[in-house]
Amino acid sequence: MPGYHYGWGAVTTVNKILRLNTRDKNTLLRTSFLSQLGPTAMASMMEIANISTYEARDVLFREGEPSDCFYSVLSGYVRLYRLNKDGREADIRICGPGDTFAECLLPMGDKYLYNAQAAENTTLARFDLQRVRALAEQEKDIAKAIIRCLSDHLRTTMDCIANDRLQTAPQRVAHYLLTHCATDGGPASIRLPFQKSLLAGKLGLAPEALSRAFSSLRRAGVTVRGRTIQISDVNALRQI
Amino acid sequence: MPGYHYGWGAVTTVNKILRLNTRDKNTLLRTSFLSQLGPTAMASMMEIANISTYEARDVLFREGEPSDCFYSVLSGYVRLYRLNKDGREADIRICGPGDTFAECLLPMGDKYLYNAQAAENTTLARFDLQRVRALAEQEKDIAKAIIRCLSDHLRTTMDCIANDRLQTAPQRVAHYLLTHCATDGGPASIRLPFQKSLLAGKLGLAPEALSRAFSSLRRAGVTVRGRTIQISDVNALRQI
DNA sequence: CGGTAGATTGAGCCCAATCAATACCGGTGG
DNA sequence: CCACCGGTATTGATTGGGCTCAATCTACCG
Repeated sequence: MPGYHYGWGAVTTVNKILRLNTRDKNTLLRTSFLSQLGPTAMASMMEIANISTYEARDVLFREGEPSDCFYSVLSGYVRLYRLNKDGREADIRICGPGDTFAECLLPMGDKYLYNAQAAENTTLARFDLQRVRALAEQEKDIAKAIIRCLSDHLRTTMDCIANDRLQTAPQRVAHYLLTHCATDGGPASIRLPFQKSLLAGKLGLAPEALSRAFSSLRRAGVTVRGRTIQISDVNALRQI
Repeated sequence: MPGYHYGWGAVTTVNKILRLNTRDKNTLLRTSFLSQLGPTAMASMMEIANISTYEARDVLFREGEPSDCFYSVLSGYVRLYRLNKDGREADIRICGPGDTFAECLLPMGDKYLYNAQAAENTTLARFDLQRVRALAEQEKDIAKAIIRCLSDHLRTTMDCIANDRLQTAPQRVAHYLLTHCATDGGPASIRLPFQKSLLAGKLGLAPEALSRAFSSLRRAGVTVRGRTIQISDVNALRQI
């Protein structure tokens, strides 16, 4: 019954439109991945995007599970982490709006490599790996966006290793603050986009260590009240 | 003097042929990057490959220097590392035969992101970034190889973060041994391909810490004599 | 047989993890 | 508006892992 199928197609299209609202769409095209695409490639990706929402602490997938999608964050934050055999967990990456994750499964790989959990209420775009692989074969744009995305990602991950191995807790925090404040001199103010415990994990610290790092930065002119952080002198902070 | 220039060109061509000998060529096509290419793409890459050799401790490039090439290791080992402002250095990656590095500059970037130093006598293939960018535009194969290479690289780098954050020194060493011995049970023997100090850096440890880790693994049936390591029971080692 | 670089061992220290207790904040419902 | 509650953050005390420095030991090479 072709008419039936046609109707079905129409219904799913309607669903998609309902779920992929204008707001989501706008966020999506500012994503690190999609923002690089030309109009036709962009349309193809929009076409196969699947929006889904998660509540805080929802687990998206676990390490070792069969993988079918990669993701872009539209709003909220996602924690990527691994467990050791004692059950202790360590964050590998924190993904916020615009970030893409699990895209390293694109060339190959049928299992997720880490656990992923929503750190708060979160909306994501999901892209079927198979279909994107197929698109990348046709659209040079998409292959290029993948390259760009992987490369950016690799850089930040190598930076992370270097920071872990070279810097103390206060230095890591100072570095985070410096890379997240607009001004490049004088006083500045930052509002953390997420809980401190999440920042701690991102920096490879226990929450207590982050607290102590903040309080040790007080002498460098850093004042913390809730999620807002005042820096009296950005240049002074660079000396840490 | 055109004749003079021509003569010069001829000399460098001869040099190239001399330097890209059959042995190098064979190693090159087993490289993680080139091994994935079809015959025409392979030929193009061979065409622009530039072989160069370095002695132990030679610095290939420094962080922040203008970048023109990425590299594949044919023989020997290269240390990629960063410095903190006190001059202390931390390894980000150790590259051995078949490994490719600085390839994350391909989509974009005109400065090297870390220091690179030959850890021993080393021969490398160098590829001009501009020319490979151009090739990637034409040959889909090359774009795919880049994607694959970046993806592999990203995986191992994320693994590295997880290991750094989750595992103690003896666990890291045990993990290294387990991933580098062929057998999956019973006794095994490994020969380190490089100095212990290099392994220490690779695992994010000071050389002394590696020593202590080895000696703490004695009770797990690990015997170290020079570069050869005996493991009495691989399964026992997994319990660490 | 020295010489030299690498590897090991010991002692002391420092940073950050852990555990436990308290303080704080942001919501919710009276 | 206030009181209360649960989750978050801070602070203190302690532990432990790994770094540093220094001394010794080993292996390799001329």
